[in-house]
Amino acid sequence: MKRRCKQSRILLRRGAGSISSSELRQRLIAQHSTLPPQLRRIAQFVLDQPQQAALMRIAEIAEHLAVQPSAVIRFSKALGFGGFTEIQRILRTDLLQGNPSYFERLQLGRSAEGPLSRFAELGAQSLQNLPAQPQFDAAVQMLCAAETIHVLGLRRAFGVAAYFAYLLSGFDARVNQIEFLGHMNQASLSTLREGDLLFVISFPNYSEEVIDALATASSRKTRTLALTDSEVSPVAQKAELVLITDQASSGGFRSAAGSMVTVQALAIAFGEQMTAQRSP
Amino acid sequence: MKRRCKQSRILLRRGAGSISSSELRQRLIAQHSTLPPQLRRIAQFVLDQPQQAALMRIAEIAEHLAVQPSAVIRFSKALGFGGFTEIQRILRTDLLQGNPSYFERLQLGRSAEGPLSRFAELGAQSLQNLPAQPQFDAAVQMLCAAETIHVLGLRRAFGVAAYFAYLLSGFDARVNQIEFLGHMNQASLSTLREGDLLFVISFPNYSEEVIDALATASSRKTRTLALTDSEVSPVAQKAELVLITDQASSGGFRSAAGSMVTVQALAIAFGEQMTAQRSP
DNA sequence: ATCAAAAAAGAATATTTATTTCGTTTTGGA
DNA sequence: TCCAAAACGAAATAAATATTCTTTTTTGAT
Repeated sequence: MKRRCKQSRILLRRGAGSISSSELRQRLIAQHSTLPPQLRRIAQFVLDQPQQAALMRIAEIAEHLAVQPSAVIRFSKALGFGGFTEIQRILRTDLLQGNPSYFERLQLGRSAEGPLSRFAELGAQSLQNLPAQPQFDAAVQMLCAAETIHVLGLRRAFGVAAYFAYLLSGFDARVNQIEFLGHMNQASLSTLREGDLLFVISFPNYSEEVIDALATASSRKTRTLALTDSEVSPVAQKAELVLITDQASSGGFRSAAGSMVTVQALAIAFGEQMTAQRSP
Repeated sequence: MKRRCKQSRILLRRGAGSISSSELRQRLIAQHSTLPPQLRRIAQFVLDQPQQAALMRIAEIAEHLAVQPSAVIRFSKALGFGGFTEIQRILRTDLLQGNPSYFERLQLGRSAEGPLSRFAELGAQSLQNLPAQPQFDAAVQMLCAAETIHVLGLRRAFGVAAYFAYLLSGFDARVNQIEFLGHMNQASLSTLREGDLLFVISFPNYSEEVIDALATASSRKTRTLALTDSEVSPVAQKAELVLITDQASSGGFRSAAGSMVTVQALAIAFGEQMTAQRSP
C-alpha cells in the first residue's frame, strides 16, 4: 500500500486540500466524540494547545500524551488528512500571529488583490508586532524628562515626524521639529542643548543628515531616542534608546502605519503622565 | 571531523548550552557588524522577524534571503552555536511562552492594556475597514488625469499630506503640497488651475482653511478629491469624490493608520498606472 | 469463555531536513 | 597584479523525523 502514501504526499505538496484553522477546529469538534480514546486525547490536545501542537514534533506529542507516534498519524488520517504534517502546517500558519493569511500568501507567492488590501495587510502586520515593545515605557520617561523635544524625520519619515510634533504640541510640550529648511543643517542643530531630547525617525535608506544629527546630539550631551525598523540599523546603533516598527515591506514598499501608531501612543502616554504630574 | 558534530548534538540534546532569547538578541546585535554580508542579512532577519525565523525551515529561510542553506549553518556557527537547530529552539520557546498577540486578545473580547496596544488595536480597526472602498479606482483615475496634484492637509492631517506628497514625488508626479507657510492663503491657492486636482485630507475638527480651499478650487475649475472620516463631513459635501477612513476613535483620539495606508495605496496605484502608460 | 473486530504498540521504512565537505569565487592586502 | 584568506555555492552525507507495516493487546458481543 505504498501508493496511498505517495498520493497523500503529492496532495500535501500541492497544498490543494489545505483548509483554514477554524475549519480544522470545527472538524475536530465534530469528530471528537466518535474517536477512539487515544485519538480523542490527541484531538483535545490540538484543540486546547494549538500553539504547542504546532511546534512540537510528533514524537514529543506522543510522549506528552503517553501514546505511540503512530497514534498521532492514525489521528490525522481519521480526520481526513494525509498525515500530521498537514495539520501542523495549518497550525503553524495560524501561529504566525493573528493574520495567518498574510504569511500563507507570502509563501505561496501570491499577493493580495488590489493595492488597498495589499497595503492594509502590510500595515496590519506592522501593528501586530507593536505591543511587544519593552522600551516603550523608558521612551515615555525620556520624553517627560526632556526640557525641549526636537523631532527629526526626513523624506518618508517627515510626515510621521510632523504628526508627532503636532500631537506633542497639543499637550503643551516644548517641541521643535527640525526641518532643515533652506538646508541650514548646522544652524538647525544649534538649538540642541543639554537636558534636551532628540527624537529621530528613520527608515532605509537612512538619511545621512539624521545620522549626523545623532552624532551632533551626543557631542552636545543631548539625549537621543530613535524610531526605526531594525535593532541594527545605522540610527539604532547611534541612539541611546531604540523603538522598532514597520519592519515588514512588500515589493520594496514599507508601511508607515506602525510608525504613526507608535508616535501616537508615545504622545498620549506623554500627555497622560504630564497631566498626572501637575494636577495632584 | 565527525566528532565535532556528534559532540554538538549531544550538547543540544542536553539543552546545556541553551541561552535565553534576549541573550540571543544581544549576541546578534553585538556581532552583527562584524559578520560577512550574507550572514549579516540572516542575523537581521532573525532579529527583525523572530516568529518567522522560528517556524520556517532552513531551506525556506535561505530561499527567502537568497542565500544557500549552508550560509544559515555558517551563520549559526559564527554565533557560537552548533547548528541552526539550536537557535530555532530558542526562538520557538520564546514564541510559545511569550506574547499572546493582541489579535488574540481582540478575539477573546478583552481589551488591551497600555497605550501602545490600545492604539495598535484602534489602528487595526481602521485598516480592517479599508478594503471596501468603491471609490478607490475612480480616485486613482483622477490622480492620473491631473496636470498637477495639489495636496492639502493641516494640523493632524499635515503629516499624512506630507507623506502623500513625498510618495507621489517619487513617481515623478507634478505634485505640490500646500502648506500655508506665512499664512499667505490666497497666494498659495493661486496655483490651482483647470486640469489640476486638489486632494484634501481633513478630520474633525475640520479646518476652515481646507473648506475654503475646496470652494476656491471649484471656482477655478480644479477638480477635488477628499480623504476624510465621514460621508457627511463638511469636506465630503464640497468635494467631487470622497474616500473614507479612520472613522474609529478611542477616548477622543483618532488613529492615522488608515489614512497613511490609503495614501500609500493611492500613490502606488498611481505609480503603477503611470509607468504602465509610458512603457508599452 | 471465545471469537471477531477494533485499537494500540513497536519495529521497520521512507522521507524530509539539517549539516558537512569540498571546489569555486570574491575580497583585501602586499 | 598577485597571493592568501575569507566567503560563497552546490552537491554529498548524515541525522532526525514522519509514516507505514506487522504483531499484539484490548474490547465487547455472543
